[in-house]
Amino acid sequence: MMKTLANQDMCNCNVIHQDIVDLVTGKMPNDEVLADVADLFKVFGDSTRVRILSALQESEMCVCDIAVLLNMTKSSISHQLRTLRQAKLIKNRKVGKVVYYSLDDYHVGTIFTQALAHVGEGQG
Amino acid sequence: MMKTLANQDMCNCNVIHQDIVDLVTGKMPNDEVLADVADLFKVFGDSTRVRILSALQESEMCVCDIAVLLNMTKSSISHQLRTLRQAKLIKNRKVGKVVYYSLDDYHVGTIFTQALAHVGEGQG
DNA sequence: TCTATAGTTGAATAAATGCTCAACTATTCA
DNA sequence: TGAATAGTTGAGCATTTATTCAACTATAGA
Repeated sequence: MMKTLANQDMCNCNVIHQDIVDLVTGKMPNDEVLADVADLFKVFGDSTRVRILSALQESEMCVCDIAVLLNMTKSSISHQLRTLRQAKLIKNRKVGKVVYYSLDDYHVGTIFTQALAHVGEGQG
Repeated sequence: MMKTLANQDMCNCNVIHQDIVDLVTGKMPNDEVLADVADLFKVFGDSTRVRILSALQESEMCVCDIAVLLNMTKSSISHQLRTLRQAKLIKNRKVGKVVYYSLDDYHVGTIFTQALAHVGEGQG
């Protein structure tokens, strides 16, 4: 309708397959959901955070352990842990001065496994 | 050993649980693989690319269709399609002037499903 | 051959982001 | 009470990156 016409102006081209555009428009999740999905992947899209998640898949760890393991400063690790916590991918518990972090989502493992499979395919 | 001591200097703290650090070090995939994983997620970590992938899950589409669907310019869509193609997530075929894009990896669906599940959890 | 359209590409700009540094809190131990 | 250590936090800097713009290629049709 009007919206589609506006889109055609925007993309500077004629609609090649209006039927397909309409079909897909009806089936796609709404933009807000897809933006949330992108934000989630953004959290996974950093090698430091990926290494942290990979480590926590093996064992609960404190900030200092992670910093030693990844050979990085406590500060940078703490910043990234905050990002992961806000994304609800990890949780923490405090014992004295020590804060222990662990995974907080059962989807993480699955997503990780699929990603490794995709990456691994390029080597076969 | 030496490396661990260096790490301790780096992180400016004592190793709290050396046994756990050693255990996790032995079990984690190497950094190169994890960097590849992060790079893959980086591709997923943009709302425009997520919307393109979501659309292609429903149907093969040409550049113009996608541009109309997402209300964006052909140029920006083409740039993002290039990124997705380089990540081997989509493929294309050319018919006359028209280039059709479609998914090129069966992991995409699974990764997507898990991500939607994670995002959806926050609403329940 | 000439025109129109689908799509690609490179440079430039603006926004997002990861690490560093310094200062801070909280808890333990003497 | 005071020192030491685990961890957090905000500002600043440097890098990355998504979109725009203009120019370009390739194909179809007259």
